[in-house]
Amino acid sequence: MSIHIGHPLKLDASSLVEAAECLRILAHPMRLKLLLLLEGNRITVGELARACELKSNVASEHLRLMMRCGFLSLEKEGQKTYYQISEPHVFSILECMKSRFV
Amino acid sequence: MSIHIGHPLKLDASSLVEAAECLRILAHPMRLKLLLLLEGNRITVGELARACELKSNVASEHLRLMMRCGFLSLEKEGQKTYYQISEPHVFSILECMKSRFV
DNA sequence: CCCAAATATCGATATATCTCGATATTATGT
DNA sequence: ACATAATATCGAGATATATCGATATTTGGG
Repeated sequence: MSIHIGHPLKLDASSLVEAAECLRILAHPMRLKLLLLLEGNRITVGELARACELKSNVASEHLRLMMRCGFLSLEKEGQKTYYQISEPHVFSILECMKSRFV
Repeated sequence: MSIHIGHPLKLDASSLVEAAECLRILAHPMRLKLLLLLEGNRITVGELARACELKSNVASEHLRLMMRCGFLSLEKEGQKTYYQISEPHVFSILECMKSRFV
């Protein structure tokens, strides 16, 4: 759920490129699913892989991509790696998507 | 500017695919720029192409993609085609991007 | 130390997307 | 009808992304 305020702000060329890269990372059904699972939770690679019926290496790669653009952060505990959403704007975008597609 | 409300809603598999397709359309620097120009305005292909330093066929293709997923609508007037944003959620996403990247 | 579990990385193939010139379509003016 | 302007579409080559198996890496237990 979002509110349009209507700033006349412009993004410069390099910000546009960066914004597009972030959107491209989001633009994958499985990554969206992972983010929805992570919404408010802190989950291991294995649990995410099981929930999404993915091999763990595939899940791991998706998570790594989302780490690289700052959407996620991780905490290692023993052999396990817990991922969580670290970028508040991700929540906003997920809300946009949910209000548009449900 | 967006507000996270925290619905526990889930998107089903086909909605995830559709959402990802929409995000993929947005995930291009030039298309983002076009949308920012169109925010609140109704602009011809030629004007958009000039503003973005694009050949008009390239601008036209970007606009067609954004038409196909329902972000834009057009109105033909003589030889000219005016485009405008027709999907309110586009505004929300643009606000997310601006608050994240400015 | 050795093995097994959990995660991460690599490499090759397949698939999709971008770009750009060429061509087509549509509308206007003469 | 013809020429021109404004858009739109097509097709091919270049680039980027996805997928998946194989292989590393890291950690804990015995």
